Amino acid sequence: MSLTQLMEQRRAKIAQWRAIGCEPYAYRYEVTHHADALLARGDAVTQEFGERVRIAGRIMTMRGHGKAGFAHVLDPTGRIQVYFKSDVMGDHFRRYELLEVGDWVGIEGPLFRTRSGEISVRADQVELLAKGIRPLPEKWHGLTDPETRFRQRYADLFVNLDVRETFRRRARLVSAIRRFLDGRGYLEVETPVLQPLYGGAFARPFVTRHNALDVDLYLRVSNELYLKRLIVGGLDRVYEFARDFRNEGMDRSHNPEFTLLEFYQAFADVEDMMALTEQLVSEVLQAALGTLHVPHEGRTLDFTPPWRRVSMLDAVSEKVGESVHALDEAQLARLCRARGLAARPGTGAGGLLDELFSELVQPELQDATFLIDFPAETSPLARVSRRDPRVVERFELFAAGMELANAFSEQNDPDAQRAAFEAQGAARARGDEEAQPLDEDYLRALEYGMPPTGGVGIGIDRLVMLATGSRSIRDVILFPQLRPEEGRPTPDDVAEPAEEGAEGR
RNA sequence: GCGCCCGUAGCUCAACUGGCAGAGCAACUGACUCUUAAUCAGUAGGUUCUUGGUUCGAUUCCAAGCGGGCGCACCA
Repeated sequence: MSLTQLMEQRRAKIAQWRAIGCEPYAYRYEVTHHADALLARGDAVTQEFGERVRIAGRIMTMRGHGKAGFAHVLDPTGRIQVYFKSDVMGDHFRRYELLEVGDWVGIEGPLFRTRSGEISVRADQVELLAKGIRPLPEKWHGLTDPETRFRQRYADLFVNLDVRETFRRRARLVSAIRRFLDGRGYLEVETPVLQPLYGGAFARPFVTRHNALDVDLYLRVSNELYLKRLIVGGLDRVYEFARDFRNEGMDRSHNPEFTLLEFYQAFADVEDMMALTEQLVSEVLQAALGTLHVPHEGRTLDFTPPWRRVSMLDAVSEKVGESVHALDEAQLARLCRARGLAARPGTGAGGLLDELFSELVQPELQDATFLIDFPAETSPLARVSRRDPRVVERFELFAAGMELANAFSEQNDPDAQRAAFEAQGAARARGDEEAQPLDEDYLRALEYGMPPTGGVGIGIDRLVMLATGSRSIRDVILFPQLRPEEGRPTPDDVAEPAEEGAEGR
C-alpha cells in the first residue's frame, strides 16, 4: 500500500476519535511515572494489581486479542507494556480499539506483572495525546538506512534507542566539562558567531551578508581572538563552547559546523594548559565511561595520565630516517616529494613538516599523546619556545589518529603578533588560501597589554566520538550536514524576506 | 573534486545469464479476554531514484544526472 494510502487511512481515524468525543491532539497530560523507574521495581511488582500510575509515550507495538490486547509504549526512558482488557475499561475500550502504532497516548491504571512475567500497566483510562498519521519503520529491523536516519533524526531517536543514549552521554560530558571549568574559576562567555574578520584557525570561512549594514560577514572558524580580547579586558579565565564553521570537505571526523571548546587562562603557559587538559579530558572520560581504557574500533586506547609527549621534529626525523631539525624548505620539499606528498601551497618549511607529520606519524598516535615542538610558520598565534627558538610553545593532543586539542602559550607581544600576521599575508600571496588575515582590532587589544596567557581548544564532537564509541562524527551530531533533499522548497520559493517591522513578533 | 559501491512496497530485503517484480514486517477485513517478532483465515499495496540509449523485451546492460555510503584528496 502506498504511503499516501497508508496516511489517508490513519488520517481517517482522526474523525473517528472526534466522533467519540476525543480531541486527537491533546493539550497536556499529567505523567506520574516513567518506564525505567517502573521496570526497576523488579520483584516488588507482582501479579496483584498495585500502585496506580500515569504514563505517556508513543505506541511502538500492538498485539490484539479480541476483547483484550497488549501494546508497548515508549516513553523518554524506555518501553513498558500496557494491557488493555475490555471488561474493566468501559467506554475507554473503544479508544483502545482506535489506537494504532505510532500514536502518542497517556495511560492510567495499576502496575502489575503478567503471567508470563512482564511488568505492565493495566489500562483503565486511555487518552490520545497526539495522533500519528505517518507509518513507523519496521518493528524488528528498524531504521538502518544512514541517509534516512540523519535526515529524519526524529524517527531515528525513537526507533534506535542507542542514539538517545549517545546524545544523553554527549550532554553529560559537556556538563561535566562545564563543572570542571566553573569549579576552577572560569567564566563562561559568548562571543560573536558573525565576524567582520575571521581568524584563530587555518580554514576557509563561510561568508554571509548583513543587509542593514550592507557588509559581508564571516561565520567564525574560531573564537580564539575574541576570547583573548577578554583576557586583555581582565577576565582572567574564560571559556566558550563555540559552534565553529569551516568551509571544507566532510568526512568521518569533519562536519562543516562543529563544536570547539576553547578556554584561556591568564598567567598560565603551555605547560599549565597541558596539565589542565590532561586532567580535564581524563576526568571527563572517566566520568562518561567509567574507565580510561577507551574502546575504539576494535582496539583499546589508553588515556591514563601522564600522557606520552612526542616532539614533532623528533617523530618526523625518526620516520624519514634523518634529522629534520635543521632542514630548510628545499630539503623538506625533497623529503615530501620522495613520498609523493604535497603541502598546502605557500606554507613554507612548516607546512612541509606538518605534511610529513600528518602522513607518517599522526595515524600511529592511538593512545592519548601530546605532540609538541611545532614550527612557527604554522603557529602564528603562539609564542616562541624558551628552550628552542626554532619551535613554538604549543601542543596538540592526539588520540585514535585524530587531533583532539590544540593549545599554546599565547602570543602577547603586539609587534611579534603583527609580524606573524604579516607573514600570514605573505603566505596568502604565495597561495595559502587558509592564511589568517591581519586583525587590526586584535592588535589594538594586544597593545593595551595582554598578560601571559595559555589557551586550549578541544574538539568536543571528537571527544564525544571516543566517549560513545562512534566511528563517525555524524553519529554524535544530531543533524549532520547533508545535501538538501530533492523537492524541498528553498528559501527563494517560500517568500521574500520580511521587511523591517515584521521582525521580533 | 576523484575512485569504488549502493538506490526495488511505509520499513527490512529478494529477484539466476536480459523474459509476467516477490517475501517478511507494517496496513486492511474477520476470529481470538495474559500476549510479547502473538497466532489463525483472507485482502490490498510498485514511476524498480530520474532522464535517455541498446534490445522483440531492461529492476537487470550502457550513458548522463540526483541522492547516499566508503575510501582518497581537501581539511591541521
